[in-house]
Formats: sequence, C-alpha cells, structure tokens
Amino acid sequence: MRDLAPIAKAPSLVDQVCSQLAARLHPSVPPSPSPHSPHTPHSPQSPPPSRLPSERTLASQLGVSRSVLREAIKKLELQGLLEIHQGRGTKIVSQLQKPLTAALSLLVPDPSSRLAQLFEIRLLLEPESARLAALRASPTHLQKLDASLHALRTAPSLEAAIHADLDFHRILADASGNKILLLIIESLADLLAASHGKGFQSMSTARSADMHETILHAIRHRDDSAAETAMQEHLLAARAALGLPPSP
Amino acid sequence: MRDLAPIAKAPSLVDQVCSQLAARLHPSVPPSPSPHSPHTPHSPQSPPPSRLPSERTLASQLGVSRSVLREAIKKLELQGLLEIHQGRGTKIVSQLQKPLTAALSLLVPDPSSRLAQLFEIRLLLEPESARLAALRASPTHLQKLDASLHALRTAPSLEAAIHADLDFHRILADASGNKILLLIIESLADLLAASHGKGFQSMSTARSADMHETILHAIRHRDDSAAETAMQEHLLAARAALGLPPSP
DNA sequence: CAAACAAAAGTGGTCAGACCATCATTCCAG
DNA sequence: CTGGAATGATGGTCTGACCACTTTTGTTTG
Repeated sequence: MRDLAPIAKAPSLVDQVCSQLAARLHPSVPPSPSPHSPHTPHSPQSPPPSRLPSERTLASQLGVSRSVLREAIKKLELQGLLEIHQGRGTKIVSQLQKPLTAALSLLVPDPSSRLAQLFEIRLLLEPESARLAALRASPTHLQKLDASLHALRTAPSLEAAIHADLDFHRILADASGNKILLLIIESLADLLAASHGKGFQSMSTARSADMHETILHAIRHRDDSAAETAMQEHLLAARAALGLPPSP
Repeated sequence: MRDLAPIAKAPSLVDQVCSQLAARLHPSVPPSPSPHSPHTPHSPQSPPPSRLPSERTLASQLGVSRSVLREAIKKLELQGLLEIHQGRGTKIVSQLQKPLTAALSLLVPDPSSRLAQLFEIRLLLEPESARLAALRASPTHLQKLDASLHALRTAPSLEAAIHADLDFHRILADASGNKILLLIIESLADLLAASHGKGFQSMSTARSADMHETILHAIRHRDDSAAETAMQEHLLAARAALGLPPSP
C-alpha cells in the first residue's frame, strides 16, 4: 500500500516494448555526427543499422512473447517508424507523417474534394513556410533546393517531375524550422502524389520550375516577403491548373 | 495469367479484416436491420451500438483467428476509430486526430518548443478557420458556439474553462467546412490541453471569453474579415500570456 | 429488507508452439 | 556463365491455454 497518490497504472507490456524499441530507434536516425559514433564498428558494410532483428530474435532478447513483440512492431509501423516486409524483415524508417496521411485519406475519401481542401490548407501553410525559409534557410538547404530545382528541369518523366516538385516543397518546409509545419506539409505532399496519375493533370513542368526558381531566388536574397508572395502565386496557379475552384 | 496489368497484391488478412470492420463502423448507426440480427436480441436498452462484440465472438463471426482480429482492432484503435479497455470491451469512437496528436508528441517531445511551434501553426490556420466560419456557419453552429461561450463564462474550474475554450475553437473549425482543417485544429487542441496544467499559465478566463464573444459577434454578422482579425488577435494575446516569443 | 461482501462470468492481455506464405540466397545442372 | 530448383530466413496466421481486470451476480450479514 505504498503507492497510492500516483494513479500511475502500469503500462501494458506492449507499450513497454514499444518504448524500448522507440528508444533504440531514435538515436540511430538523427544526423548527429557526434565524434562518438561508437556503435557497430564491426560491420563495415551496414552504414545505417536500418534493420531490426527478426521477430523471434527480438522477442527472446526482450524477454517477451512473439505476440507482444509483433503488436509493438505493428504499432510502431503505424506511427511511421518501421516498415515491415514479409520475408524481407523490418526496416527502420522515419516517416512520422504517415499517420496523418492515413487519417486524412480516411477522413475525406473523395479524391476531388480532398484535393480542394488540401489546397486550402496549403495556401495557408506554405507561403509562411517559404517566408520562414527565406529567414532561416541554411547553405545546405539552399544547395538542396537548387538540386531539387535542377532535378525538376531535367525530369525524364512526369512521375519524376512530380516527385521533384513535391520534394522542393518538403525541403522548404524543413528549412522553415517548424517541425510541425514540416510534418503537415509532408503529409499533404504524400496525398498530392497519390492524387496524381488518377486523372488529375498538373501544370507544365517548365512553368512549375520557373515558379520554383522565383521562390528560390527570393529565399537566396533573404526576401521573406517576396518568397511568401511567390509561393502563394505558385499554389494559386497550381490549383487553377488542376481545375479546382478558388477560395471564397 | 488474367490479371497482369494491375500489380494489385492481395491485401493481408489483417488488412481485409480492418476494411470490413471499418465499413461496419462508419455506418454503425445506419439502418442495417438485416433480418438476421441474431446476436443479443435480448438487450432492449442499448441505444447506440457503440460497442464491439468480444474479440472471440468477432473472430469467429469473421472467420479469422483471434490473433488477426486483435491486430486489426489494434490498428483501428491507433487510427482513432476504437477505444480498447481491458475487461470492459471495445468501444466505437471517432477521433481521427489521435494519430496526428501522437505523431506530434513524438516529433517534438519538448513541451515548450512544441507549444511555440503549435502557436505558429494556429496563427496560420485559425484566423482562416474563423473567416470561413463567418461565411459558412449554420444556425446549429452558432447555437453551439453560443453554448460554448456560456460554458466558458460559467466554468467552475480552470480545467472546465480550458475545455470550453478549446471547444469553441473546435466548433469554429467544424463550421469552416474544411475537414482537414478541423482535424489539424482538433489535434492542436489536444496538445494544448495536454500542455496545460504543466506549469503553463493561460490568460484569464474572463478575457478569453470576451475575445471569443468578439469573434462570435463577427461571425453572427457574417463579417469574415472581422472574424479573421479577431481570431488573430485572440491567438496573439494567448501566446503572449503563455510567455512565448512572437513570430519572426 | 438493505447494504456489504464474495463468487462467477465476461472481457482484453499474454504466452507457447506450430505451420503457412513470401522473399533471399545458395547451389547445381545446362 | 546462366538459369532455375532446393534451402534458409522472415513475417503471417492459427490454435488453445492461462492471466489480469472489470462487471455482474448471488449470497451473506447487519
């Protein structure tokens, strides 16, 4: 009868395993080139330990049954931290936007109205994303943006062009420094990509690249206001090209 | 060799069960009084069938093992469609913002910087939410907003005040008509609520209620511009009261 | 009779071991 | 050297049992 004040209920076994696994996952992903990097110095050809041991192995390591370990892994997969492939093992990834993407697909099943609502949100978030990027973008970000722009101009296929296009927006959101903003925009990008190739035409690659260049130019010169405006115009043009109605 | 064009892989059993359950969830209320209805015809007082049969029952109904059924249920729980309670059964709910909330908690573990980024996003989304609400709010929405305002003014405790406050914002987002906007704002509200009571002080209830009233007044008069501005000022004041830095 | 306690039933949580489906590798025949 | 057939490894599914928690029920007790 010692502990009565804290109504802390013991977390379920699955949750405990989840926490342990999550703790083992995070420290491996972040790009922290700390001088340590002491782990796994024995494997000369597995750059990122981006794979999880087999279920049976992990289960016995953690001292739980395979059922529990499986449920924990499934949970982490739903959260976008793992990718399970039958026969191939479980990879460690970092796609936290996946849960949001799934929820939005479920929330607005109709692709057309989903696209319309998507652009309403993009028009709110991305101009600010561009503005913040103009203020905060690092040299690395500028370099990546340039590479993305080049990839868009030289895209060999429509699919590649779409990928490069959305990548530009992702890098921009990353440069904004707001991680929540990044996550939401990444999710919107996922949904956009899923909508393409389903009868939805986008604007020409060349025109899109031009607008990206305008945005990038503004960011290079730290002109946050111009970047914001350019992004807004870009999105308005993209929405119009999709045949979607303007905002009220 | 018939189907070769669509590389549609057969979905796993768990996914199939997920789909079946999801289909059974949405139209949970709708009139599907199939002539069968063999189960529990003896309970005359269970108004909403907001509960799922037991795992063993469901598993045999769907013709799958309990393991598969469990994994499917867990998946739906993570998506915010179910709530599992040991010994009490599984309830049907609809909280699609839960996955996003979880992802954001994981993405920005530090409550302080999370709150800062949260307000950056709120300042982008909620003024537009208020603007759209001014254009689209139905009489029912106005009524709910009024009730929420009254609840805020007469809140007996700080906790109740916070709940009423966030509820106002939720109703507003609902009135905006953009479901994606609603989902994101609901998630932000969840995180806000979780942050309160952890050393974070908010502005006084009376002042908050006054600002809500200003917003509601603008919405009643369909003055979208005024509603947008009032919401922006409300959020700026709330952020300042929290001691957070202004946007760059 | 009513309230309090104890037993029973129902629920999700965990475990163990087995077998199936899919993928990667290895190895042998050509 | 190439191709495909065995082999191994991995995740997917099944079964049945037992544990932990909650609700209901039934009895006991005041």
